[in-house]
Amino acid sequence: MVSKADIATEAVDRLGALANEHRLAVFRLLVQAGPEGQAAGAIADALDLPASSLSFHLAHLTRVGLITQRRESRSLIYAVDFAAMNGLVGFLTENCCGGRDCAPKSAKRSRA
Amino acid sequence: MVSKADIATEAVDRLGALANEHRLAVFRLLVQAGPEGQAAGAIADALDLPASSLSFHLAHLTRVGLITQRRESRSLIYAVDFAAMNGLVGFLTENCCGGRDCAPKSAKRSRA
DNA sequence: TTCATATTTCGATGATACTAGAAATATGGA
DNA sequence: TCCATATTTCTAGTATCATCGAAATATGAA
Repeated sequence: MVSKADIATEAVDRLGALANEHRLAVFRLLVQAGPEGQAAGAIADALDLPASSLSFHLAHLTRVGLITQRRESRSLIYAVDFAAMNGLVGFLTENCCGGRDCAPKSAKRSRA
Repeated sequence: MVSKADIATEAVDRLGALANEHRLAVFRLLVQAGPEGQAAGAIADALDLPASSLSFHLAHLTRVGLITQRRESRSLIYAVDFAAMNGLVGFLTENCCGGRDCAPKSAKRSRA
């Protein structure tokens, strides 16, 4: 069983993972990439990050469960775990918005 | 005008503010307290934190705009800025969920 | 004024996090 | 087997963050 405290700890960890310029950029890029995901090299190119720095951030996001990793030949493909992100947004909505409609209308769907 | 980059930076700052055990606990307590807010001393008692440590965390949350401060006689009252929290959840929903219904049904309202 | 309460600011310390080059590992092709 | 590609792990240096006692500030009451 997962205790309430564990859930809060998990939320803290995941918030911390997103609370970084580069990791948030990586995550947003992977959201756009969808379930297919994107190879580490492609991400490094897109965001102009040194490979070792990117690897550090990818490991962080993976460790907290926000993204997944799979190998495809020589490449390692990273993809968003949408269920995990659902969980995080759900936690914030339930615990940090006090039933005050925290996912506003304007956020309803505005895909590019 | 507020640029897209600024909005992302603001999101990073606010995520970072919530990405700490004590600050998240403070924030959740203030959500429960509602618009009335709660005095620093009462928060310190409730969460069993040294005054100076709490003050540090309250300052952080205030700096990023997630809570507000007002004086009431000798007490400083802190309260959640629900609009700011709306904005953060909206940002996550719009940018980090890819239209994949990130505020799930189960989060619709389950007040204690 | 003087005192008590409420809270912050200061300061020093320890802990974590970020960065990025260099070396190591994994995979596939010639 | 040997080489190139893709990526990670190692390492060390720097920077940022958290903690909390002590001192300072603000407010109100006697």
